[in-house]
Parts: sequence; C-alpha cells; structure tokens
Amino acid sequence: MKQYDHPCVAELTVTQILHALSDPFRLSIVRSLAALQPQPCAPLQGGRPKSSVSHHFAVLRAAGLVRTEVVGVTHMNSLREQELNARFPGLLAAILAACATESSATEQAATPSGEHSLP
Amino acid sequence: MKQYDHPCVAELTVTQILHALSDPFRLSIVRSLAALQPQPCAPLQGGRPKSSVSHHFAVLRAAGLVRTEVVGVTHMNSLREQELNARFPGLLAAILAACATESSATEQAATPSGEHSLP
DNA sequence: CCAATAGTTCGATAATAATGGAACTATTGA
DNA sequence: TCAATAGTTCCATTATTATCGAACTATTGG
Repeated sequence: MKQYDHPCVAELTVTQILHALSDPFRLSIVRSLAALQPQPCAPLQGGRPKSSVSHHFAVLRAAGLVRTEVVGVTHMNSLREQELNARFPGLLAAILAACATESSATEQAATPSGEHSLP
Repeated sequence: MKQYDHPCVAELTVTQILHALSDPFRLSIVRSLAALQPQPCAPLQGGRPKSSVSHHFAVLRAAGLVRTEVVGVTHMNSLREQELNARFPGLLAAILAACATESSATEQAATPSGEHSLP
C-alpha cells in the first residue's frame, strides 16, 4: 500500500503555493476539489493524458495544497484546507473567491441576456 | 513624456496575478511597495542588472499589480491596491498577510532566543 | 492467477520564462 | 548643448516547466 509524501504545514511557502495555483489547469483542479471532496484524479482529467494529470497533481501535493490518499485502486484527493488555513489564514479562500469573481464576470460577458450558464 | 500601458481592472486574471507573484523577487517588490509607496525601481533592484529588474516590473504591470508613472527622470511605482481590491476583494491582502506570516516564522527559526531581527 | 483499472514514473521534446550585456531613450541639471 | 541619471528594449543564452507516449506498479474483481 503505497502512500505519498506530503510536506508538513510549516514547510509550505507562499511562492510555491502561488506558483502551483498560477496554472489554469491546476487551479481548476483545486476549484473542483473545493466544490466536491474527496475526488479521484480521473474525473478531473479534462481530456489530458494521464501522465500530464499526474504531474500536475504532484505539483499540487508538493505545494501542500492537495493530500492524496490511496484507497483501493483509486487515489482520493482532497484540499488541505484546515492546515493551509492555519498556516496562511484566508489565503486559499481569497484565491477561490477571486476565481469565482472572475468566472462569473466571464459568464456575464458570454451570457448577455437571460441564458443560464451551468453546463 | 512616455507613459505605460496598464491593463484595466476588468481584464485582470487570477492566474496572471498568481504567476506574477509566484516569483520571489517580484513578490519582494510588491511587499516593499505595500510598505512604502510610491517608489522608483532603483531602490528595489537588490543587486540585479537593470534589464532584469525592468523585466520583472513589466510582468507586474502586465498582471495589473503595479502602476508606473513617469515623474521626471524616475519611474514611480505603486500598487494598484484599490482597483485590485475592487476586482478581487481581499486577494492581495491575503497574499501579503501570508508573506508576513511566512517571514515571521523564518525569523523565529533563525532567532531562537531573545535576539531581535530588524536589520 | 489473470485481466482490468487507476495512476505513476521515465524520458524525450517543446514551450515559457529568467538572466544579463549592450545599445538606446527620455529627462534634468550644469 | 552636454553629461549624467533612470530605465527600457533587444538579443542571445540558460533554466524551468509542461506535454505526452510508453512502460511500470499496485489493487481489485472474476
């Protein structure tokens, strides 16, 4: 039963976290996890090859954002919200809120009238 | 009198902002500006060649974080705090707070007993 | 035990970004 | 007008990241 290394909270750095979240795909993973937790990797692939997805998850783990637990044949991912919040209060929340702001603005631009945009 | 292009707030993206701040040098520039505003580039160079500094300022401007005004022979930089906050409330503040947390933790590690660490 | 599933690791290639020297621009003070 | 100052722009080089196929690992169900 292989498990993963997760850095402890004291080791996390702001730049590493910001870098991890500065990639649109990784940010979308984190957003999905914030909405539904835990989740395996598969539903978050978005058409990418598995090796690429695996790489991005590794970056997120190294930054301390995501914890991956091996559960049977799937790897369950969750955000390290409490820990992150203990170390950098409000940081993750502010970033997620900013994403929400941004995407609702885009929706408005793309949906001028009464359409609704949930896919 | 040459001036700079600054993207308008509506154009700013979260990933661009996070990427801009994921570089330690750029983050230190932003931190300095948050403490003292406006400032020319020169005092923030930190021993780097001017072309490099100029590049990093361009990234910060493109991300919408910094505004540069030409004032005589110097270029005065300031944070676009209000605008940024209007677009992504609390984002910049949370990131700056996280930096403060991080650096105070490092100070504690480096200063075990009663020393004080202001240089 | 075998096949299927879910993901990782490796290795090569391509894309992005950082670095720094040299030449250039704009502004001011002498 | 000339020299000095403060940055920028251009360019080449290097370093970091991302991408993706192929081979590999661990776990489970049959």
